[in-house]
Amino acid sequence: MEQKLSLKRFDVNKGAWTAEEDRKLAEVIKVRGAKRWKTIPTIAGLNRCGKSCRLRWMNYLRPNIKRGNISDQEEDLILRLHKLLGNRWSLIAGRLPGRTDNEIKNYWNSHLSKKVNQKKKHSGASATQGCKFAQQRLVENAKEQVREENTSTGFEESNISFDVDDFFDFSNVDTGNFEWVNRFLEVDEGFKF
DNA sequence: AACAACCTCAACCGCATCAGA
DNA sequence: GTCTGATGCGGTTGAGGTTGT
Repeated sequence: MEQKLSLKRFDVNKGAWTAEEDRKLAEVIKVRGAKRWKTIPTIAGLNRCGKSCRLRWMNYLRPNIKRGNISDQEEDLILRLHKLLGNRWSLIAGRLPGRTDNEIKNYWNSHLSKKVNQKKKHSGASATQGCKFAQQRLVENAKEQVREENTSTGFEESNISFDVDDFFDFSNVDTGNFEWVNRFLEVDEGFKF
């Protein structure tokens, strides 16, 4: 009996969220903010785990979420960013205001991956492969730059840790200026769309 | 109308990373 | 320095919807 009760206590809800659950979650987050996810379900009286609450908030309830069709411009940007960054969905989503990583990942898997594969078949040469070279070259150039700076400041070369996100400046994307994407892709003319 | 095949997307899972004690 | 809990990320799953036969 006791065992049954304790099992029941930890048996959390899974599956689709109800409108009532959404309302409770949004209410608590409004008051306490989107942090300490582990405590949120308890406070909200939800039979969910914190992780599930966080995901629901991030992908669905958060304000300024843009739902519905992905525009041609957005699609183009996703393609270009994916070419540049690979499956780094959160990074790509960060450059598309109002879109979530999950949404972009789903969109890629259901729409764009097919498109890209078809393109590959037609063009023969692997664009992804090409992009890897282009990206690698960019990274190498950047590393070289860091190395030069480090030798002048006396740092050890062996400890270079390079982060693409830190190095590339995405800040102008929010203003709708996608020119920078072309600039990077132009490193190798062959891999432009 | 009935069924199968396919597609979409919300949600889960496991692992990695970060931050604070 | 290391331990632990919280958070973030990408891959995967499965329910529900749509389309084709």
